[in-house]
Amino acid sequence: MANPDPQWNLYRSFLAVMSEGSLSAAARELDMTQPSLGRHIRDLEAALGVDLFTRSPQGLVPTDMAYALQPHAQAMAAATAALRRAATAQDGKTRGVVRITASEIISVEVLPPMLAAFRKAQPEVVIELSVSNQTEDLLRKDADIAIRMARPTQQALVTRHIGRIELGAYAHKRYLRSHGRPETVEALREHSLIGFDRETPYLRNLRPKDLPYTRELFALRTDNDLAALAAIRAGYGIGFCQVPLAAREPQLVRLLPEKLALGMDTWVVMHEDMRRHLAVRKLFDHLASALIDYANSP
Amino acid sequence: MANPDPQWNLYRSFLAVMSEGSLSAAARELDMTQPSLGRHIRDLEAALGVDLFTRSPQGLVPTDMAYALQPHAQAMAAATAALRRAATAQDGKTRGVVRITASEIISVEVLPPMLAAFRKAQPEVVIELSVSNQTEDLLRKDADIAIRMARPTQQALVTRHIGRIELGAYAHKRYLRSHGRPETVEALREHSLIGFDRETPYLRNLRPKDLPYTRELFALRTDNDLAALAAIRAGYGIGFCQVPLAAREPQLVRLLPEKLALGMDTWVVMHEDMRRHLAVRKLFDHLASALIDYANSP
DNA sequence: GGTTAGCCATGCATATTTGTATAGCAGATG
DNA sequence: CATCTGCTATACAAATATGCATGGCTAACC
Repeated sequence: MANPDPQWNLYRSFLAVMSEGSLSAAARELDMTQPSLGRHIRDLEAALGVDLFTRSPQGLVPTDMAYALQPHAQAMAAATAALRRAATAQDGKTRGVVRITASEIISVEVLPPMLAAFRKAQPEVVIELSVSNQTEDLLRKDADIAIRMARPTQQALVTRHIGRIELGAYAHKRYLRSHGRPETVEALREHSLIGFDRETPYLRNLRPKDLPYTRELFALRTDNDLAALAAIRAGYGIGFCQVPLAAREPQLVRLLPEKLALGMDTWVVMHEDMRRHLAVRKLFDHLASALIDYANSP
Repeated sequence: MANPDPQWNLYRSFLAVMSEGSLSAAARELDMTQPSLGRHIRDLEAALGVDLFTRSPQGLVPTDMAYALQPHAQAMAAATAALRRAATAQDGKTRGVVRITASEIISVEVLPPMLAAFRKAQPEVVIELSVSNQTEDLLRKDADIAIRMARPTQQALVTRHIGRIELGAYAHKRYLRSHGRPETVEALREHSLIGFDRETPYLRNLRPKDLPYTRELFALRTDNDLAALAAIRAGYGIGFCQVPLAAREPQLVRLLPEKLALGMDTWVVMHEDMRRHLAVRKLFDHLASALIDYANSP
């Protein structure tokens, strides 16, 4: 009869073999030896009653079952990381490790001064910043605090509404000097537009249906928001940019502000399991108020 | 220097001590001995650099830190359980263990025939039914499939919209014979109403603001939906009940159907990590179509 | 107040797990 | 074609974790 509850260590070994591709590499990763890992995998297969790998001289090849089980083991690993971060807290003191996730634009253009100010006030807090445009991190405890453009509905999450961050169409003065300034929406068709490469459902929801803003019209297509912003700054053409962000740069000019205006509703979110972590709570409050100022700044 | 990544087994021991309250009880639970558990806790405290328990002759008293870390360890445990369920799948065959969570009413009054039909068609599938009115189970992998009255927004979840399950006001014929039948909403005030004990945000959203449906008016107050339904059947008075459910019982009479009608939007949800589990997928499909039939049945 | 039942800590023998060393195999390289 | 490098599997010795027995403590109960 297969053991119904394998030692949790076996899952850690399994995950390492999945990520590293071989027993030997996993052994290096975990500071163990290849024979031990081999026995772990054998024991786990016996306990679960399942084949996880087919052995080969090049390494272990995961079976379909192994791929199916991997995300669960990853969830375990994320939980251990979250637990260890939580253990860095100290009651009464604002110290420890806090992990944030945010989009590229926010992480690069908006957060740095906010984090610097927090760090100055709380020099004992270490911040981990996970830059990712994917939104599914928080539930799996891949981060403690997230900045989101979608309303979170899960009860396990503590949320604060930032408001709408406005988006507008911008171009660099240099570009406008040589190409002229469009005075109507239709005139945009004659310009070098900067836009997305692949349209995501989120983007489709964001833009009004009547705008001439489709892939075919773009003279620069990229899904990397930082690259798009850099292209605007470089005078490549006209693209969308967060209004409070562009407001800092006098060289960027907003075009047709009445016609071309979008808004991204924004939230700061934290996992309720981290409510007792004083550093997380304080950074949450700090980010919320700083982002509210940012959203209303122009 | 504290070890940054304790053995995962230590977390399992920690969780057992938290739930059982003492090293000795945890040892019985895990089929180990008290000295081993004691050493595990000591090692974990050393690795995390944190005090987890204060020793006492009555057992171990968790520190605040231990309470803060517990939910993360529970998340790990939930992940192991999900992984083991996933390992019961077999490619090509519809077999294994599937865990469902649903509300009490759905679990007791609606699901049983659906599950029985599925079981008949798929005799190799074992079903675990977790009856709970809380909605936060699926993210933490406490279940594979959930039936929800709130729109799930997480990308990690696979969802299917069932539609609106209608709610109406009902009374037993016996009650109406002796107390008469209310012909206006206002007339309800003279009747024995059955309703909630404590109002939740969900309930507050559900009911229209103009209904005379507040705690003070109720002649039977309970938050247990099954007890409320049983009271309606017993002729205690008038209460809300799912229309397709009441339709099966000729003794129950709907009152003021135009005035008193609510709807609960309903979804079937499953975790994407379980997509490869054939039994989960099939049960998901089965429940979705059966529940759609149910919602539209009256 | 003695007795019982629960708990944790410690010393010591045992059992289990781990690491070391080695053999064998497949593929890349000169 | 010999050589080198990567990998896994196995036998055996060393290290480690476990269980057992015991002692000491508190609280409850007769």
